[in-house]
Amino acid sequence: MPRPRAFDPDAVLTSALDVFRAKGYEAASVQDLVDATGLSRSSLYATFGDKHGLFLAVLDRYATEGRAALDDLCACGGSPLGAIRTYLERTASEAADDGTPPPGCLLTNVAAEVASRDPETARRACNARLGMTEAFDHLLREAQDEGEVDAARDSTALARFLTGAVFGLRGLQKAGACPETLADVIDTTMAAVTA
Amino acid sequence: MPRPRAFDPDAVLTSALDVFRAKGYEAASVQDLVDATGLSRSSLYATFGDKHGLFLAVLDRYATEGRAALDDLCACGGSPLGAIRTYLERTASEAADDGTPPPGCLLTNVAAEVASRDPETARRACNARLGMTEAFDHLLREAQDEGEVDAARDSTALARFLTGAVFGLRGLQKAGACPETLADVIDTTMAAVTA
DNA sequence: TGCAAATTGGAACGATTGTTCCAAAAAATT
DNA sequence: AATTTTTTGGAACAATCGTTCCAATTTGCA
Repeated sequence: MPRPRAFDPDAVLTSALDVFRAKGYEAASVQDLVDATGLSRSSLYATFGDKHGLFLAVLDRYATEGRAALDDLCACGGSPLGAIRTYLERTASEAADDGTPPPGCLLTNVAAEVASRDPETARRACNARLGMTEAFDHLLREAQDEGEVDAARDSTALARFLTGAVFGLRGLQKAGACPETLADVIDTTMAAVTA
Repeated sequence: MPRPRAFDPDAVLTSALDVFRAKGYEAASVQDLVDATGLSRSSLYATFGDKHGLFLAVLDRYATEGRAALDDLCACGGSPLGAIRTYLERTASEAADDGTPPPGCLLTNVAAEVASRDPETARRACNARLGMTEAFDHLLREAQDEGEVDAARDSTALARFLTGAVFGLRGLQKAGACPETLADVIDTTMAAVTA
């Protein structure tokens, strides 16, 4: 009976993600979002409530995709330690595509900007961090089973350490670190886990 | 001959720092800055040019103080490795004062928000990172001289690793990590350097 | 004490912010 | 084909944004 929407909600979230990643939350105006997504103000507000609602929707989808990517890496079947290194290298290599600095991780960028004021955002950032630590812990236990990591070590502590390393890589990227610097950090981090 | 200023520029920067740290750059309105610093719009614009100029002035003083604190730690005389641990613990303990989340590092917070658009900010963030790595490298060489760290290891790579660890701790804090998590990260990080 | 110079407070600026509202357009069902 | 329901485009909203300007005030020097 009703007239169907003329837009793909998923594509809208993707476009909005680009805007929020590139400009942050405050600096991203509704006009920017309208231009990027292609849909009108009316549809945007009718679908997501307001700017904050759209932002949370974008954040949720980003977190879901990020967690899925991590789980895929877990289920890849190869060496658990190799999967971890691959994830770190993938995190670091977001910069190398061209000269321009990478947009970075939405959760990291925005956690620093709005999480202190917005409990909803803070909760999502916290969950994303816990999910990452959980995934690392899973991989580390597998690595211990296969003898890649000393079974006597605390996998939880190591998982937290690796989660911190991911945040560290992102922070270094934002501060203009060169690929060699990131490679040094990854090598030292992996050596710390392997040893 | 001229009428002297009725305010202390240094105190103004301190007040403005609190605002920028708590709200970020975009969300900090000039009205917020006027309220916090106590001086009028006229004086603010006459002294710093505009909001961006005030921000850069705040950023410069923050970077200078941060570097000085790091150098003090270098010159403290005790164990170099102990100084590094102290610095990491000090970074992590900013949260534990009360229940409220800490304002965090201005350079980290703001690098993610405005550095991608503002070359001036990006340059300052990059310099702060390099300065920190330099200080760590200095401490690590001392540690190698005193036998605390294996002399065969690359001090530059380790210094980059430690700088990443600092960013990691700040990122974890922003994402709501508990003190135990931060302690695990610090312990693992120090073990990685010592080994 | 009076002149000069600079700071100060506060009103006012246009532009842009996020949001709301309404009429026109379009599709599915009867 | 008519009706109903929903989306859509775009005008309009008040509020706030960063910034500018001017008049009044306050100081130091002659």
